Amino acid sequence: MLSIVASALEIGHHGGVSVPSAARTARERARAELTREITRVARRHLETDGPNGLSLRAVTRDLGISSSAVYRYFSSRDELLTALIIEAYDELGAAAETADARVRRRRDVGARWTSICRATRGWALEHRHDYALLYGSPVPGYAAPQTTVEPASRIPRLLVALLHEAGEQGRDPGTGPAALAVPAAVRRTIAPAREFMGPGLSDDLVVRALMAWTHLLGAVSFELFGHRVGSVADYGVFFDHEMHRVAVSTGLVDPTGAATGRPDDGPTR
Amino acid sequence: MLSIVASALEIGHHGGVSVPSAARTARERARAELTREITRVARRHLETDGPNGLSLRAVTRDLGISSSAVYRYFSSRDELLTALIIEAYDELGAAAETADARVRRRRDVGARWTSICRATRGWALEHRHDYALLYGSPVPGYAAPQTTVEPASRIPRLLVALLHEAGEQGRDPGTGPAALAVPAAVRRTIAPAREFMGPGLSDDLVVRALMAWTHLLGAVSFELFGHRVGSVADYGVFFDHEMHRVAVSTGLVDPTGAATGRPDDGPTR
DNA sequence: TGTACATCAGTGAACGCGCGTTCACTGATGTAC
DNA sequence: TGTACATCAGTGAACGCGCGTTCACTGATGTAC
Repeated sequence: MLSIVASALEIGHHGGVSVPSAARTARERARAELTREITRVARRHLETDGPNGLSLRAVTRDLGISSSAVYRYFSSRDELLTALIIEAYDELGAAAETADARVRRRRDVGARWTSICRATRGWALEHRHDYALLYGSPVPGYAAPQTTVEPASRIPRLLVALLHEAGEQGRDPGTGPAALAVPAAVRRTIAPAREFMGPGLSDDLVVRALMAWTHLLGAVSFELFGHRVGSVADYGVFFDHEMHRVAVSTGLVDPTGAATGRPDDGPTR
Repeated sequence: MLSIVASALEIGHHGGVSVPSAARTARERARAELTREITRVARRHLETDGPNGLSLRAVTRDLGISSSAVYRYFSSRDELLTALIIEAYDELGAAAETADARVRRRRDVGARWTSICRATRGWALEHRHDYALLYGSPVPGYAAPQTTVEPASRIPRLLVALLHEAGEQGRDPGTGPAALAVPAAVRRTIAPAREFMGPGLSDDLVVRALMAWTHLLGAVSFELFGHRVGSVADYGVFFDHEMHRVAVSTGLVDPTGAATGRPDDGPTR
């Protein structure tokens, strides 16, 4: 009955010497596999029913196990949801990191930004419901635990790297002639962000970075949630242009877009 | 049993002469009242259970009527959902329109933009779940009918008015020295938006306007859905500053913010 | 104004269905000696 | 290597609950003459 697709699994070495490997590994492997099977099926169910409609019983039915068996793996529905969220954040983060890493010219922050944006949108389009779980409406009655914070910050961390690279290249708009004033109250309120981003960035750039991050996900959400239906024909074309402009106003790219970071160096959709 | 709060109700005159007013109105009034009661209670339920968890039976229980009675008013759960969506769009739109109308100096597009943004955020904060229904994750299995389109465009229409006012004041950035190029492919893809906005605006401004709209809702969603938790301390302060910057880059306000549209002329939260 | 008929609102029982979680249990896997 | 025991995975019945929608019905409201 168990429709487990036996797939290669890298179980860690647990770091110790005294691990009775062979034997334990058999049981543990089965456990890890079924755990993955459960989240896999659960994510599929997310697509048709949304997070609220996610039913443990339906998942177990698909897997051919009894409804009570899930409780060996997840102590409650909420815990399963948390696992799905973390998995999705990690996948999205990995997609963005890979996209960034693929850009050869590391100093070309514009190209890296473009690559990250496209990877984000691309993953979101391919995993609409996982994306909605992360950036859509909060699930009623569910509060994401602290464990989701770290995986959620993978893309932001990438962006911080770009900001510092840009800063080192003298591209911090806050230090240039087009700098925008940051009132004291605003400076105070962005203190947590500044903390996260590390020293060396102007207040102006911190604000611009927060806005870039907001705009990136705002644009993806807008498209996915259907709010661009009557106003834009080709979402991909518009997104690329839009993100190019965001890059310009964040100082990652020259307004002319001359040599770097132009959004026309790759497939659009 | 019926816990109907008898509230004043303006039923239209139906336009004709031959309306047997007095009699029909009694029945119709009751109908209109209970209809409103149902949506009112349904919206309250939205707060605790979300759109998927919205239960017709629970609503009727609260109203003290039998579960089958709703079907005299809404032919299905989806139809009730549609009513809620339209109601919410209309409320939000009205809030923004009122906020706009309250600005005395009509030529001060910056002030009007600020006012509209604050009204949008304010309404969203007061009606988090209605907001999520409009701009959060799509409801699985539900497709919003055409009837929601018109009420959804009330704020966009306000913004279009601002754009034209700004254009007439010679504030269209697309016609100035800081104009950004709009590639042909992008120009083509924004045709529907251009259609909606009417003639007289540069391509550059159309793009900026779409981005402003995206950013406005992106910022509100980000805050409401918890994605600013670790990065910004006072959401209202940051939002005001952020929207000021959006206004600047849309040409609604001078970078200096000298005379107009500064976000510090009203309560912040 | 008064009566006969038509319309409509609301009822309550029923259909067929699904859910999360608990619990005592069987049988397989793993461990210590 | 072989046996006795401990751990763990999975079962199936049960608890108590909720859902959307249909349908034949009663009784009130509205209409035409």
